[in-house]
Amino acid sequence: MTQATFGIGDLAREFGVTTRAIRFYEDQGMIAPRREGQRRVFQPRDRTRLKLILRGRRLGFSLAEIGEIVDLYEAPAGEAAQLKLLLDRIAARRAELKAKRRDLNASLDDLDAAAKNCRKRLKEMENGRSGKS
DNA sequence: GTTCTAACA
DNA sequence: TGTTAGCA
Repeated sequence: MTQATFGIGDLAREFGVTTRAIRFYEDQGMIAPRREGQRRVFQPRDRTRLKLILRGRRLGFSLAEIGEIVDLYEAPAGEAAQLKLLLDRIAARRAELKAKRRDLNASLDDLDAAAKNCRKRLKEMENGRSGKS
């Protein structure tokens, strides 16, 4: 069975990060594990947040940005006004990510073009020519 | 052995 | 963030 709680070492091993990094994220207010005396006790939800944090890191977001984004996933406060505000923020974030995706696709295309150019020159060299005139 | 805080590279 | 020190 999937355990109900985790120690900092468990999560560090599972996600391949140092315990130091996890404590750092806590200092930054991105996760708030329960305490048992001084020991940190992580609930499944903390584990999920950590997973989101690491994904954000892979996407190149600053820790501050990741903190804002992760908060968007958390349960809303309940007030209609707050829910609407949250929707606005989510929409804004989605727009940013889509823009980022477009840039990624453009970069991918550029790299593809560069690779094709390399192959072309390579073929020319193999044919005994010097490439460009 | 493991986790904790704090401070320094 | 990594590392290290001194505790519990």
